[in-house]
Amino acid sequence: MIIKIDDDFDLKKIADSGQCFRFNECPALENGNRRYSVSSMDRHLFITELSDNSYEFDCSEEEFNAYWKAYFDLDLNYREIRGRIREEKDPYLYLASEYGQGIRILRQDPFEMLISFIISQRKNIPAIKASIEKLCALAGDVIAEDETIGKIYSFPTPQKLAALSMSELSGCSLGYRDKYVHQAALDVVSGAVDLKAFESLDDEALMQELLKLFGVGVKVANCEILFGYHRLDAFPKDVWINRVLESHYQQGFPFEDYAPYNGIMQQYLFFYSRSNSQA
DNA sequence: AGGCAGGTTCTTA
DNA sequence: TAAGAACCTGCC
Repeated sequence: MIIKIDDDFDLKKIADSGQCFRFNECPALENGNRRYSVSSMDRHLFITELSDNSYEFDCSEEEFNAYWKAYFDLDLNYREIRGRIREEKDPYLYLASEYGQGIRILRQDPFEMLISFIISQRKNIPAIKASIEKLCALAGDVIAEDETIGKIYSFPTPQKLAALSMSELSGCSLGYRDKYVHQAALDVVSGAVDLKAFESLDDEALMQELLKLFGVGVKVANCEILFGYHRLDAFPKDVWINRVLESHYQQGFPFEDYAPYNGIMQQYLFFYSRSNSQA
């Protein structure tokens, strides 16, 4: 189906924003339009950018309304939230938000996010993607196939992941994180960790539960809260954000100005700081 | 070649 | 309770 999206919506920036690891730009099409491959749990979607803020979603209207609309958080007005940033009061965030216009916080699956961010520690984004790709090929099912990018696999279910041997996990370049991934999968399968039930917890209680998991510290827990549970006020602090806070917010970041959307501001700051130093 | 990358755990005082 | 070392792996 083809849909016009007037709110902030930039697939390239979302793909590069570091919140998702199975969202990639495809090789260029003959007509020059950009095309993206998006995978989430056992679903897959191609999106082609057309002109005039229009997009072709390679799915039925039913599936779009049932899943992808919420996945892209299309019921929330990001332009309005971005508009709350005052240039006079917070010039650095203003700059970052102009640069990151189009970023949205996706509604992703708690289990996929938990495993993904456990893997992410002390890894760069290409390495994270490579590990997750191997994991999906090993324990996922084929959910799509494409001439240009080959087979696309689902994210492993907790059961499939828990069934992998340590040597199979090691083959996914997890390094010392293999035991964390294994234990997290076991905990979810056994019911010791009930990710669904965690939805009813408040932010603080959710944090405390996540910190009980082996291999999950404050940063990974915050990523899970923001990206896995879509609690938009969570503010993960990684090395990039810490550099920004040190150099531009020595008096502290004004969380009270942006609640309950500090997580969106975090994404602008993260995306801006990374693109600056990568150039 | 040695350091570092979206941190966390383990050890030590 | 808090700082410091160790940790897999891949890539400059």
